[in-house]
Amino acid sequence: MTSSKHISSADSTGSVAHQILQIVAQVPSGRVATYGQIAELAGRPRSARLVGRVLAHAQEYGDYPCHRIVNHAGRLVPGWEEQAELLISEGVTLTDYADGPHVDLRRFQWEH
DNA sequence: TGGTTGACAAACC
DNA sequence: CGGTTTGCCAACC
Repeated sequence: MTSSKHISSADSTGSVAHQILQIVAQVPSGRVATYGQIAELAGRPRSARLVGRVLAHAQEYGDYPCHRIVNHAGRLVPGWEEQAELLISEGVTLTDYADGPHVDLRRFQWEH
């Protein structure tokens, strides 16, 4: 044990990514979470940007509900229109703004 | 080895 | 109330 830190699955860049994705996978349908929230639950409250990086490549790690992640303002991922449809199909209500659709975090933010 | 970049966030003005 | 600046941390060039 002094060095039981085997390489196994905690060596490559997937280490942090996998940890973050494990949290993402816990977000229930019909709810959304923010990047900062995921980062905090992953034990990295200051790594909100890393969550975004990981999610951008999430499909390379596996199948995760990355569409349930929005920013602190409830805005969806820029350039990903399908995300809105995915959320709506889960029962999440979106509000249209000039910048794009927003999620009402007061109602739909996931509470762990 | 060092500087730039990003699916962010909080502080600031 | 809204645009701008600073901080963060790992990946990328």
